[in-house]
Amino acid sequence: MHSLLGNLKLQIPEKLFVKDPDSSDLGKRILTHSIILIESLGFENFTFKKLGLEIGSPESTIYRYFENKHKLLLYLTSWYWGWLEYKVVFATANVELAQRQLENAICAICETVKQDQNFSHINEELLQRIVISESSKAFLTKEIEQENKDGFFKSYKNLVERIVIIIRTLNPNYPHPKTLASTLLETNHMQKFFGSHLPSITDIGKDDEQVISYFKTMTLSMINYGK
Amino acid sequence: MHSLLGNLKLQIPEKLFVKDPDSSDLGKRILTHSIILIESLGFENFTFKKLGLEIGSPESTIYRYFENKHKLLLYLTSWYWGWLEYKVVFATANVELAQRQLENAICAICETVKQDQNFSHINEELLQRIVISESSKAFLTKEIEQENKDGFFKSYKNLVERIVIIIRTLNPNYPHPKTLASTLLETNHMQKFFGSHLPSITDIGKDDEQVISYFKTMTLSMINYGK
DNA sequence: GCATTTGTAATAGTAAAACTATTACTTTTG
DNA sequence: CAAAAGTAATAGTTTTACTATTACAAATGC
Repeated sequence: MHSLLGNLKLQIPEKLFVKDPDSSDLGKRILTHSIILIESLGFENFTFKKLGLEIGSPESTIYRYFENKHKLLLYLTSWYWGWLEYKVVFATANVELAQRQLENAICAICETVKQDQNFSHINEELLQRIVISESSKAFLTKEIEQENKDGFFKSYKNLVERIVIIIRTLNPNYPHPKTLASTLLETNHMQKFFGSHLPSITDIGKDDEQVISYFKTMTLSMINYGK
Repeated sequence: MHSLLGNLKLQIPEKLFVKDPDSSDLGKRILTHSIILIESLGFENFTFKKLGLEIGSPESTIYRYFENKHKLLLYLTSWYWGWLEYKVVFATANVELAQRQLENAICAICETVKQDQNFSHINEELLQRIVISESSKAFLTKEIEQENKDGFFKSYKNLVERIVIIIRTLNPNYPHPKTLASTLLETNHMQKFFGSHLPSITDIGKDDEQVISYFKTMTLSMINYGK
């Protein structure tokens, strides 16, 4: 995808930040370097102190933008899901055949990211690795119900809804479109993680084509099963 | 399942503990109460200090059994996967038809646990809830490669292998048996978690029958697709 | 039978992480 | 150009995760 859309800005739930990091240079530096640091250290080992050191500011400054590192992770994952929804919309626009739409959506979801020039301070390639390894930690908490009420998972739910619409077009009687859509998103990441770190429990290697063909078979065989 | 098997002891990777918690009363109390506490507080809020308070021992005593809370979580999840493998083996024993074996395995995997009397100091019902909400945190770390070498994920891999064998019996040419098996295990938990906490992204409610029928359709339609 | 070793647990720490209060400086705006 | 608002640095506190040391009890050896 080229930078046709210029300065596109993604909508992120307001309560996720104290001050919008997209509104200042320092905020953008925080985003850029938090992605680099979380990807390299892992979320557990990542601290605001280390981030402050990286950008040459004290940790207290980072607290001006994000209440804690959990909300920063929620911000980054929300950004990713919003960006992926935009990719899916783009990949399915002007496509007549619903089956073709689904195939294109699967490709958009599963393809390993290369730098997207539309958002220059966000490295989407690194961000995708973070989402694969860390995003589930953002919702597997005791606070999920409250955070859901606060709209923290809106981006994810929007993306699921997009895929559900395509599935419903293909077969309005298929009973589990939401389960299939959320499974698609989660399984894609999980299998990529296993492929990289626990290869003995997956058949999928580093190549995107394998996951894509697995999901095309899965979705189509399930949606049309007993139709 | 009744207590036909008496004092069955599950094999847990040795390096996961400093002293075998199954070898003393105190060790068993640590297991019992860590399950209760992790389930009620969530893994992030769980500390050895709180556990010590619960069992009336100082936290240092718990370090005699487990190096840190991460290894305790790995111990508990290993125990769970070992126990589930034993349930799967039990459910598929003496079943002739491979398709029937797979169906029984799916039921054993997906059914919500009620207390199993074979292991009196472990509350399997609570432990299953822990595995649903917390188990992925045990492998989504930067240390996964080393921990895999140390055998920490042996129980999980054994269980995947059991399911793979059944799938291969059904269709030796199916190209993704491992992916299907690990997806089955992970998706089961994920969909149950979504059903409880983010119901808008799943069609599955609190009833086990729905997940079970989803998986039976999924596995059978995929395994036989284009056969 | 008593000394030695081994097992077990309590006290009292340390280091780092997570987060906050206060102050100072800088920019905006009425 | 003064008041208000925005921004960042210093210097904290509290909590968590983990450790070193000591004390006591049980088992073992000669």
